[in-house]
Amino acid sequence: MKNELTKAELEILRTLWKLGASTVRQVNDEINNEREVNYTSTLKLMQIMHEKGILKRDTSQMKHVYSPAEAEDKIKGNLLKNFVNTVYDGSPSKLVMQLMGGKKNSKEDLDAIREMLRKLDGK
Amino acid sequence: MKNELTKAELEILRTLWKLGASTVRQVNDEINNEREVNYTSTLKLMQIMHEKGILKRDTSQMKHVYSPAEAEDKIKGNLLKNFVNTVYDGSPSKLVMQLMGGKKNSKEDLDAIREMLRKLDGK
DNA sequence: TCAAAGGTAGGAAATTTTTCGTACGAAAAA
DNA sequence: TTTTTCGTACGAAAAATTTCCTACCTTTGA
Repeated sequence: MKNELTKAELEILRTLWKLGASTVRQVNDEINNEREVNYTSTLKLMQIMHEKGILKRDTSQMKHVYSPAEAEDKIKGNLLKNFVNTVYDGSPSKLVMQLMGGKKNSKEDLDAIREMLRKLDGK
Repeated sequence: MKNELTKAELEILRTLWKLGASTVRQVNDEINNEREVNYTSTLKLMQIMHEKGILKRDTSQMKHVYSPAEAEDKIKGNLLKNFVNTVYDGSPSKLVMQLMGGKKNSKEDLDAIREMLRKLDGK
């Protein structure tokens, strides 16, 4: 299974996470709240994602019901791992430091954070 | 300025972060340690990135010297912000919780982390 | 001096991703 | 029953991204 998602694929997943298992119609309607897309475009994309194994579907009814093939946490974990690898050289603590950047924290906070980061990188 | 980078653009930036300001030749050689790419492909991409304002360059010499137009921290900050928005619904603390997931932490650690997250989201 | 090596620029080809048109079957409504 | 609506499937068009070919200029060294 490949570990990368296109922008449009992520949009579909985000919608399914929001709505839960859904038909193409439901997903397309939701997306069209944000931007205009043709129904068959969404259909096609979800079919491709199914072929790729990103989505599973229930075809027992005429209106197929789609859902992510893997747990939300797992998918997000893969995305995060990939992001940390490509942007922060594989160091999660660098990412957290960037997140904390520009915030004023007490000495105790900083100590706690340092300790947390130590464990984080020691993964 | 647009806030998204393609995969190949990020690869160029990563290389420049690693090498510092460089010629196309230097960047291409470095990338070719990882995968095979034609020199003119790298050249073209860097020219496009220059047009887009992602890279600046010094053309006073024949061998143009390229470097990122903005600070590494700023670029990474934008990437991170975008990532948090699209994957973690704009909540940095959700991201950190995922990072910490699956790790065993003491009660004190957890308290410290909770406090940190509070500040993080209170941004 | 002049061939060889290495540089830039620009256009076009190739690939990947996204969108849509069309055909056709099933369900629902008239 | 017949027509209209709504669904899937499939192929191709369109758009975005990546790669490379060719032309031409400058520097280097034989």
